[in-house]
Amino acid sequence: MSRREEILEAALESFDATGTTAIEEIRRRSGASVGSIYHHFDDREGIAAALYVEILRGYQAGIGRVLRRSDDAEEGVEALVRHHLRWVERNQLRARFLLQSGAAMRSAAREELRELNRSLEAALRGWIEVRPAIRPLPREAFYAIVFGPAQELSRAWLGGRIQSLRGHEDELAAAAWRAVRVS
Amino acid sequence: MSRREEILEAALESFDATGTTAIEEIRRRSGASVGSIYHHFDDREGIAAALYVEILRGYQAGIGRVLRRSDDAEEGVEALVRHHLRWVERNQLRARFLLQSGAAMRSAAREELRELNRSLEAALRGWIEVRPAIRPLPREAFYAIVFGPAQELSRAWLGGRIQSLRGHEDELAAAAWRAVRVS
Amino acid sequence: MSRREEILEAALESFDATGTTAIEEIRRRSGASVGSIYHHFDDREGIAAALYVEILRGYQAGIGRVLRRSDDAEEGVEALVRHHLRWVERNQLRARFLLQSGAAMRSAAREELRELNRSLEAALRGWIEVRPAIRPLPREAFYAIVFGPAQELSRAWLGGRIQSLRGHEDELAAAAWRAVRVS
Amino acid sequence: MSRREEILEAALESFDATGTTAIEEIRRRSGASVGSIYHHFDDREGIAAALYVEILRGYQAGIGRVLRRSDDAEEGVEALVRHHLRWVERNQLRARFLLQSGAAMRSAAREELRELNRSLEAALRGWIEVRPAIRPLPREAFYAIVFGPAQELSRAWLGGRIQSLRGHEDELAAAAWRAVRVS
DNA sequence: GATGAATGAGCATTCATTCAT
DNA sequence: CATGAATGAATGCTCATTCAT
Repeated sequence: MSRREEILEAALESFDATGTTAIEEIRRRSGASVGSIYHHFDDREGIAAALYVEILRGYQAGIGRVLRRSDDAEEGVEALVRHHLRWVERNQLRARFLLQSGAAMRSAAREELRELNRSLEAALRGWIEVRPAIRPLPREAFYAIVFGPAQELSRAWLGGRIQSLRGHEDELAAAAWRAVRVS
Repeated sequence: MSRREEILEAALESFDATGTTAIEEIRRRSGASVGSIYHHFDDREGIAAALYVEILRGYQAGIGRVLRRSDDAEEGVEALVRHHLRWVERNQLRARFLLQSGAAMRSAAREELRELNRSLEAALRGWIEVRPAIRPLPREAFYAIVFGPAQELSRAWLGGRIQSLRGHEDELAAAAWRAVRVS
Repeated sequence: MSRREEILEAALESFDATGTTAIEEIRRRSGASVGSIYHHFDDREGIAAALYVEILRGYQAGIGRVLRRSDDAEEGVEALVRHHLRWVERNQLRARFLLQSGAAMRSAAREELRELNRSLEAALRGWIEVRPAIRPLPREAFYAIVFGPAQELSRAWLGGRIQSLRGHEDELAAAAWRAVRVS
Repeated sequence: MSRREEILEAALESFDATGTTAIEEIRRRSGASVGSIYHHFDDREGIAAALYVEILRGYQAGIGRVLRRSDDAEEGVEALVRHHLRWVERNQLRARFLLQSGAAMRSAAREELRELNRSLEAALRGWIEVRPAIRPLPREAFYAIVFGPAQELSRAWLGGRIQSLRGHEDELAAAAWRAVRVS
């Protein structure tokens, strides 16, 4: 693992443990000196932005794979929901960072994030458009209806308010399909 | 407005403007001295906790009213979703505070929050149980399915990523009903 | 117990528990309001000064009684040492206050303290002068030689560094007499 | 002088001048920035603890030298008393710090202090044991009897209550010997 | 006599960032 | 590439004291 990666990893752990990414904390956890950290990143926000982008890229890559591998509309919608829940469960720290540092982020790395989101949205739209079994909905509404419940449940799980995520996979997947299918 | 209320109001504005509730900022906005602030609240977290509780209480009171006034299952579920979106739109500052400071909060005022949530959950469960048109679902799943999409859309709206909330009322309300009705 | 006494008592407990006499702490322990405390005393230092004077007066009264009741030189010197140790043991909180807040005190109540010390010194000098079995020593030296060991042991006991005070009574009393007797 | 030493020196002067070791005062006197101070020490208490340990080490080293160079029992006991008084007179600031911040200290650096005291006690005990001219006394009593008077006089001198320390050297030294010698 | 809200100076501490080596 | 000393603004909080009721 390169120094840069060690620092990002330490930032992630730091966020999980303390709720912030303080340089001093990152230093302690990564073993890198303060100077070294600043050699690899512009500033504190730069670390968070790089981490955010890296995590989001990984998450979205998974979504992309799901879309490409799903032919049937119902199967695909349900797979999206399941993938979300499984990803959160398998990437607890990353999920926490993504869900909880979202608002603060949008200033740095704005362009890179925009680009990432644009390409995912395009893929999603393309996949939906050619599947008439899916009710025509504005993009934002479709996104909220399909991912909102899983997202909400993920927050509850990350916050320790519920015990199991996988236990609700079936219900949420089925509900998402009922909500967006035609008829 | 009492000093205590002025301080809470200032904290809310401060959070909206700066993303945090810094004492100095609250002091400036409320006109109260530092000492006075600490006379009314234990510490910074105590202010946030009191504000959180007050806002949540108001939000949940609205939910309670919706339940009491809704007889028909479909009407009720849709009203819950509509109420959520309208409340967020009409209480933009309060909504932002509720949605963005949630994770940090759960340490202070824990007991009071637990109590609030317990009583709302009871009301919600009671309302659902006697309406067989609603699919039997675990409480957490039901909550996530009905409110998740509205919540996700609210976050997007508060973050400036979408322009209109009300414009999606009909779609989200209908989708929620499709997702939880028996049929 | 009058309000004034309750406040002094609370100040003593506060000093014992926290090492200082903070108004807020005194308020909590005494049940008196801040305003009431300031009604009875000029300021924070005034409370400490009044307490110091009251405690010192009690301690010195005991010394005076010992002198008056001791005829024999040896008996008297030993009784002084024993009285010191017993007083500390029976008045742990008061002793702690006397020994640990001494330096800070001398500004307030200066005159009253001077007077108290003057009259005790006079009594002590008078008692010594007419007892030729006691070696002629400068007042300060006599005082240090007789009370110094007991004082040092008291500090150690109050600080938790030794377990028993009474256990050393005989040794310290005898040592004091050997140190100041003629021949 | 290293930054660390400058800070300790400034803390000592600060304590002498104001009775406390306020960071702002240390900053002013040392020329170091706040950040630099906290770079070298954990917190305010850490500075005081380091200073206390350093001073105590110096004082005890002197006691150790006296023991090693004293063969005769009487000479040795008297030399201990004289050394104490001279050390206080020559190290006025350090003595004031040692005598007046003692109680507050024992929380930090506890282990280091314990070790220091242990080794001095061992040396003292060893020296006494092989000198039958010295009365067998419990360690605490011996310590209080020999050093107590000098300590008490030192406090009086540091507090400005008496003019001269050296003027009492002979009397206190002789009194200590009378108090602990066998016969 | 009593109450408690209000004040504001003062204090310890944190933290992002710079820079000489 | 790496190190760690140094900086100083910012921040949460304490505390003695005042004063209107």
